[in-house]
Amino acid sequence: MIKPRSRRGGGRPTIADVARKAGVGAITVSRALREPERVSEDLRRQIQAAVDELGYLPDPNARALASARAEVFGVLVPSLTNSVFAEVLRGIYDSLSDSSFRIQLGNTHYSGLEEERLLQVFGPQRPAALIVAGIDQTPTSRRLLETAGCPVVQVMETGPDPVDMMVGFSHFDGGRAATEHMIEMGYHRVGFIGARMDPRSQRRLAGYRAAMEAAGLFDARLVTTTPVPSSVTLGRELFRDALAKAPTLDGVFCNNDDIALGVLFECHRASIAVPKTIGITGFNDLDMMEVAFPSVTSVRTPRYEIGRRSVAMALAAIAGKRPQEPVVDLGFELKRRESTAR
Amino acid sequence: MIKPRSRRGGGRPTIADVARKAGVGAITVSRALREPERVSEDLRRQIQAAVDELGYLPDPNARALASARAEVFGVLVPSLTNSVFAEVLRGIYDSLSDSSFRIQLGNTHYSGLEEERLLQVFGPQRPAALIVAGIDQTPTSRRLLETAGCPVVQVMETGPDPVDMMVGFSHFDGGRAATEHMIEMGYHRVGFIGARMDPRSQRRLAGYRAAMEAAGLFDARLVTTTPVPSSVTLGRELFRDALAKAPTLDGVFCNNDDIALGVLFECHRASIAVPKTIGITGFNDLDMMEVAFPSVTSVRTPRYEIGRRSVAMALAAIAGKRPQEPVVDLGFELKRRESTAR
DNA sequence: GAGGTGGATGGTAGCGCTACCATGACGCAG
DNA sequence: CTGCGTCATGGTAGCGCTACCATCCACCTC
Repeated sequence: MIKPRSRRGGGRPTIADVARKAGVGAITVSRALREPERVSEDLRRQIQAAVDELGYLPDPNARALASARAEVFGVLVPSLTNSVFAEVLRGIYDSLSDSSFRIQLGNTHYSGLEEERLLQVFGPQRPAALIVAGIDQTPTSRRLLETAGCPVVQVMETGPDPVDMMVGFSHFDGGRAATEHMIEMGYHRVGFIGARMDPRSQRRLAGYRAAMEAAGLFDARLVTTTPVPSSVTLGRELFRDALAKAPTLDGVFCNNDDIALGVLFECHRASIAVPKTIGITGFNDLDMMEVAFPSVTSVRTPRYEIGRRSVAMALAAIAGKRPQEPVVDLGFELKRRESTAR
Repeated sequence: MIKPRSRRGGGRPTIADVARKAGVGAITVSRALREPERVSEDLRRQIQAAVDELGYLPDPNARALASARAEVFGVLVPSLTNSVFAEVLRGIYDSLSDSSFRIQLGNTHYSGLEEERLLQVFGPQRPAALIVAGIDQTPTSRRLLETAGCPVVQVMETGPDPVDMMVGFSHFDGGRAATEHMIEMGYHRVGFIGARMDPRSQRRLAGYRAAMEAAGLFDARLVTTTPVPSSVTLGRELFRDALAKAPTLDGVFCNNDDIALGVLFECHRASIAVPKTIGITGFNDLDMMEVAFPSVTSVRTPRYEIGRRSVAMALAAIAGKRPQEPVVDLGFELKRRESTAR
């Protein structure tokens, strides 16, 4: 006889089917799956056998509705193609892959408004945690995060006044360290070249400025920025602009490695000697910077580790074990290479 | 008097609250939101007012449970940091951002087993559509896709026998076109350098081989591959290996642009003239290939467009308007540049 | 031996929404 | 004027799960 299946269910086994087969109550099956230690070993085995035989998989939607909590991490990044965020995402992903949490992705396109919209969309779903890039949320976004009712980790940067938790490093210090290094290596007309100029880039610029001013070398004409999205192509163009504006330029600290690579290629093309005539420093230290010719000095940032750490903190908070220190600074490392070895 | 709120609900307004405020039945609210044309304009306005006033947002979990369909696109890619897939993902994301569909991400790490596991996890959720990279699913994965009960789009490649729909291009043809170009430009000892060697890379290699054989130039010693994940660093190392193995090498067709860049940098470092002594062709045509010095010939692949198209096809299928032709070949374009201009 | 305690198990009542099936009003053909 | 489709609206009954509370059964304490 055919079991009368309801109109909607696709015929998948439900928790009631498992319970029937195992000869226990549905709630015991639910517990055996979620808190095995609260069920006697005997029943646990019986239930597991029934689960295996039926190929039962719990319906995450029903679970989310009943428990008012979805097993979902909402992740908001400003860009999917910027390899910096791709690596953060990879770190998040890898740390979550052997849990039952799913990842729901949001791309803010560097827009505060878009971030607000996405938080509005993510909220009603009651995610288990939210991981958002950056610390410069709009007041609305901040309120949405505060009232989300789940752990929130702001990543990529550290700063005062976290919504909940933070993992990152100081972009200001990174920019300053890179610039100080160049000054130390004998570059005195060091330019800053930056694209996109999101808040993190702004802080790298501030670090650059602080270092230059401390050395009495700051000159506004050395700074070349644009709100246009960053690319290697753009790096080349900005470098040309920078040279036109400040012909005595003897080095550049670039916003990021894409820009630095563009500068490097343009130097090759224009037969400008690196590091002799122009020194180059990048930011992030992508894989290729070490291989480039000449190899390019860059500020190594712990992107993958930021992803992993953010998940670890969120999971701890979910488990009720909030970390003592809600703000974690993972630092950075200046990689000195040929492009600044004058 | 305080309305008695249940233990679980976080106090968010529900559809019943909206219905009460608008003086209609809950089901009418539901309809007004999902199929506005089926509700009279009068009520529609009233309901909208109530929604706005209460700040009502439907609970996606309840919706998914009741309708046995989640507004989620499951997306499976083999890597998050490979910029090729990042761009596909961006295309998918951009095409979905003004719909109410959410994106749930899966990273298969180029593993068929992992892909199976992820499909198992995605299935019970009843996603609205699945987009998976590649056409070489395991039999188990294939069955999971066929029984998913939603549109499925295989992306990045075209081939016979789609599970449902496909968007991509021929990697074999791409590899062949690149190789033929090099032969035409006078390179006769053209090597193949490949890392990772996933199925798509294998087909590029097959295309290379076909072109070399057709010209009577194939020599197994010209082929250098490794299962190790691709990187610029690895490109340099593989190129060294290739040169050691075949000192008369006069050109290389690289598996992808990262490898090509590694080769280019190594040529600079070892003072090997490009394109005179060694010609270089890459694959994918990342932004930087045009800017590199010398600029690098590459096969431009429509990655972003693949993402967009896959979503368009899936949305059409959801709306019941399946495309006539389930397999879409978006082609590729060989970009001839300085690195092969002998 | 009465009463207490704690651990294992189960029943019931939702979670917030939508599928399904009325219901009632209206227009129109006969 | 009757009968019947058509359209807008609503009521009811779940979707598959879990929170909450009750129950039951050792096992103990005094």
